[in-house]
Amino acid sequence: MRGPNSNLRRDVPEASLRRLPIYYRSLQEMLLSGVAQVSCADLARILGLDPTQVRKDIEMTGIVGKPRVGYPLGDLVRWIENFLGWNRPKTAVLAGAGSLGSALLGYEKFRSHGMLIIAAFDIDPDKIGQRIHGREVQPLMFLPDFVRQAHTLVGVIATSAAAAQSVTDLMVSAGIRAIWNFAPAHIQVPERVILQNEDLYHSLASLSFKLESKMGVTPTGNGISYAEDN
Amino acid sequence: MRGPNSNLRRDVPEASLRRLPIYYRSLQEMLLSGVAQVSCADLARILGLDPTQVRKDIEMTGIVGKPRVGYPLGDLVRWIENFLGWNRPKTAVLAGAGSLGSALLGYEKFRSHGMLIIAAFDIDPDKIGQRIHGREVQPLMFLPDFVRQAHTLVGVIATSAAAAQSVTDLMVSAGIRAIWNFAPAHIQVPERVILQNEDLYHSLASLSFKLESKMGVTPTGNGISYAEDN
DNA sequence: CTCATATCGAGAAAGTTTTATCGAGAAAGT
DNA sequence: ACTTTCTCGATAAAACTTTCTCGATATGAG
Ligand SMILES: NC(=O)c1ccc[n+]([C@@H]2O[C@H](COP(=O)([O-])OP(=O)(O)OC[C@H]3O[C@@H](n4cnc5c(N)ncnc54)[C@H](O)[C@@H]3O)[C@@H](O)[C@H]2O)c1
Ligand SMILES: NC(=O)c1ccc[n+]([C@@H]2O[C@H](COP(=O)([O-])OP(=O)(O)OC[C@H]3O[C@@H](n4cnc5c(N)ncnc54)[C@H](O)[C@@H]3O)[C@@H](O)[C@H]2O)c1
Repeated sequence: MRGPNSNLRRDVPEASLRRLPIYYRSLQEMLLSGVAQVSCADLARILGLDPTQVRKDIEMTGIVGKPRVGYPLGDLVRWIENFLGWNRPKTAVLAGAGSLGSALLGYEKFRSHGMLIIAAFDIDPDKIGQRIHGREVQPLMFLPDFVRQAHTLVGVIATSAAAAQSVTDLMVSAGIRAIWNFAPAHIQVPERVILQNEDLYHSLASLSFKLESKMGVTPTGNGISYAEDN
Repeated sequence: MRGPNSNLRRDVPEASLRRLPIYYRSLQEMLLSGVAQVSCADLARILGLDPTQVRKDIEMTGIVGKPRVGYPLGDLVRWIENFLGWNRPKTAVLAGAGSLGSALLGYEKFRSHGMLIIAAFDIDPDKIGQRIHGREVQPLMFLPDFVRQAHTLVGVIATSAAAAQSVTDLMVSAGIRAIWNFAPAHIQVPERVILQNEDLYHSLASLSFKLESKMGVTPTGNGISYAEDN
């Protein structure tokens, strides 16, 4: 009942999902350098993480290791791929062929991680008809039919923030089941749709705060004194 | 000893740092629509979060609210800005003027969040000399002198993954104290340097996994059966 | 062959984050 | 003026994540 393949995909901590790609990348580099076996302790040493944490994360994929040896490297890489779904290609459509959208369209590595952006849509007449990395930008109004015909499940939002919600709604009504949102907007989706926000401001806030903390800047220097004048 | 301005910047959960920008954005939108007062409960309703969590996050900025009223909206926005350091401009340099680097250079909103990318560097002779969004791409070897003269503390990595570590080392040796890394590489920095990784694969893994979980795909379909052949 | 050592896997403990509860105080209605 | 209602701020409880501990087992040395 609890064999290596009876992985239930339940209760996977978000934190583990964030670490698995890091392991995956390191493991692939090792693969190139000809390593055959790897232990959690090895990985932990390389990445500066806790060995137990690495083991717990890897256990989630369902792979079973051998004491004193670890895991066959090739197998481990495939188990992670399989667990994350990176070995099962998914098509995606992109809305918003601006600077960011173009960069995403040209990003070949998505393909090797199971994500194929097969079409781009925009509303700007100057953009429509342009070819960007081999795909012709289409009018946004063609998106629903395209999605239905290609059975596409993933939609990438790279429009302005103002347009994000309406484009999302259009995608969802066409059958999209997961939204990857790069616009800095709080968008709403039905329960059944996955929403993944890629918010640069998260990072920017964290970076800015930590840098100032480390450099000794206090956040008291701009004359705000709300509590005094109540 | 515990007044609104004696904010110690200690023990701030990473999760809170990630949520504050979301509040900030919503609050700014409210500001535009003329709202004057806002309560944590309001924010929580709008964003679909727990009111207590919102209150805890906002408390961290040091602002003091009034029962039954909440916070003056303008003040709250400024307290968050001040807490995150977004009202204190920081200069940054960018390495790697490719598709992503160009998009980042052209992204005006960084400026209003305290982050000014003032120069771009590359090693590709074809890139060097090009003007991208008003900044001329310079040879990477000029970076250290530039950083020292401009007293720049932040470095943005948008090079290939293979170059990320060496470019980081160059930046760090020139005095950079925070690295914002967009390359999918595990880079190492000294203790004193902040490292913020912007890893698309985190999101991709999460999206892919959740989509498949929701759509009922089991990760057992690719014939891996490592445990059998031991 | 036996022993020492390293690692897995599982469960317990510790730490952190999120959610619930409660008293106090400010505003609005009676 | 009094009561009701809502929200802040603080504390407590619950849930989750990370770290620690331990027994089992495979490998390599003696
Ligand atoms: N450029 C960056 O580095 C960067 C970084 C992080 C986030 N972002 C965000 O990504 C989004 C795109 O950024 P960008 O720099 O590419 O901007 P951009 O202005 O270059 O591109 C936006 C594109 O979206 C299109 N668009 C607008 N409304 C649309 C609609 N309703 N349907 C379809 N297309 C529509 C526009 O025509 C344009 O082509 C923005 O929300 C931005 O905040 C950008
Ligand atoms: N394009 C995307 O959508 C995207 C998304 C996420 C992450 N990334 C990552 O961002 C990085 C850049 O991506 P890109 O699509 O812009 O690639 P790109 O090839 O267009 O640009 C890379 C640039 O870096 C320069 N470069 C290489 N080595 C350098 C060095 N040692 N010093 C200075 N510059 C150097 C190259 O000359 C080139 O101009 C990559 O690591 C990529 O994996 C890209």
